[in-house]
Amino acid sequence: MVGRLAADSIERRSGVSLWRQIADKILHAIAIGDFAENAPLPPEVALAERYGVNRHTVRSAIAALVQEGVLRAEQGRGTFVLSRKRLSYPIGARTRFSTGLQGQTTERHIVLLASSVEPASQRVAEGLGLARGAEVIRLETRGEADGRPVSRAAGWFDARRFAGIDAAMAETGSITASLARFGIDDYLRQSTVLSARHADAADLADLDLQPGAIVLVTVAVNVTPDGQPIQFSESRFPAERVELKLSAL
Amino acid sequence: MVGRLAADSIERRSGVSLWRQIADKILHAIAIGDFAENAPLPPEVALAERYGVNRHTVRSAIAALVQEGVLRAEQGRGTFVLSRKRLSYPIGARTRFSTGLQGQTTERHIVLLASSVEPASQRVAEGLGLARGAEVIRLETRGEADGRPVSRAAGWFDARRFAGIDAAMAETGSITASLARFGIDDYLRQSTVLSARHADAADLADLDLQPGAIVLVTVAVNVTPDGQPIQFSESRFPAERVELKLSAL
DNA sequence: TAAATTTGTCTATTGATATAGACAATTATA
DNA sequence: TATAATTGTCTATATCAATAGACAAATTTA
Repeated sequence: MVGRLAADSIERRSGVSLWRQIADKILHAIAIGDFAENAPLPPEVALAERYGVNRHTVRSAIAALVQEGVLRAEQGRGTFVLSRKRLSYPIGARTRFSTGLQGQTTERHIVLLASSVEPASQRVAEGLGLARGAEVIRLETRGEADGRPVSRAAGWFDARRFAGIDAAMAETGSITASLARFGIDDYLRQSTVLSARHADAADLADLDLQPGAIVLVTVAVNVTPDGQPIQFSESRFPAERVELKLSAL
Repeated sequence: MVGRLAADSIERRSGVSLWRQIADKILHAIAIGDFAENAPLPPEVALAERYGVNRHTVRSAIAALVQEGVLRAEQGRGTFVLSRKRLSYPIGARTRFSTGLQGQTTERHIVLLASSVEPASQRVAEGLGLARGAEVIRLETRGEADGRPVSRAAGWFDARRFAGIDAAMAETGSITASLARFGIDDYLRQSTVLSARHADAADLADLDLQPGAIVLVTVAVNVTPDGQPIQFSESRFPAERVELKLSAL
């Protein structure tokens, strides 16, 4: 065998501090089950040796995760994993927020943060099959499950066809229910483009993240069963709390 | 309209240095067409004001992107955008490396970096429907397009059924061609789970990334048309060079 | 109870990060 | 050919990040 396996290695002088990198590693270790929930983490000295850094650096990483609510440190006893598992958000032909998280969460809902009417940008117009500058309604929403933010989305709709969808959304708290009021009883995911980046200040505030966090970004178009585009959306998911499970589209 | 749009804001004391955050912002701005290709970036003083940092901090960000091959700085003239567009890697029922990037690239191939026979870990065994500890062949590969690394993957195969696939892979440079030698003339993507994280040291080396970069991670299972699992894989894509386009699975 | 284990706090030192200002070098423009 | 605009280099300073060591405080274990 040639080659080497990805070691528990870190990068110095990277623009990302060591404590942040180690916090990421601990999160990852929890996510893949390396560190069990409600169990103690290895002691700080062991972690320091494992990652090849000073104990104080490990302490900075742990402090950040305690701040995030992932760990709890108890003097004399140890540091314990609190974190719930990463949610698995299904993306498929019929991608729906609420139904997708059933079974993994006891409660979930969408909050309408803001809405506005605006001229369609180039990409929105293309996605919806409208002329550039045509009036569209934008809904800014946040998805929450068991009290934690799990998504932050902007959705655009043809303003002529869906006038009043903002009010419907505020009332029902559901895209699916709101569309039903306009005679849309079914819709399909036509396309999804996926990328990732660092969370910006808006993401940090909206998703209750710590600086340095990563967000998954999806840009999607939903259509009626006969192919008419009805919704263009861009969603952000906190990578530390959500993974995307791609099923049959 | 309530709410605010994502501003050009940055986070201090975040564990991610300002120059890295600004480099990310510039990359993003290029990706969404804010800064056109082959056109000059705004001058350093303008960027510094725009992002609310010192000119030298902007210079650090630009230096990193010059190092990455995204920008070219010319004294007295300006700093220019070189970057090729982000590749759009399709993921669907028949996900194939080479065909997926046709049209976007002139050349692409897979390099076999290493191979080994090993006992199946828990997740590999589950994915392939084998007993834990059963012998599997692991292929470590890198996908390259137009001379740039675009993916880094580990694939696992049942060692009994696919003995010699490592040699076939080394010879053909294609998973599809290698599987064909074992009578597999078609295979389908059964499941894909997607996440994102910071690149670790191995990713940086393998994908020629700068520290602080983000990688998209997919964990997938391929099956024969009648549902037999044949390949379990974990792939990493550099988020700054690749986006994933989900098509009909 | 005593010893061992583990987290918490403090001081000190070094290097990386970020700001600030001045000026040189190169190129485009009036 | 000046002048302006822009990137490149240098010095200096303050703060953050990381290492190092010592010891306190709390808890568990022998």
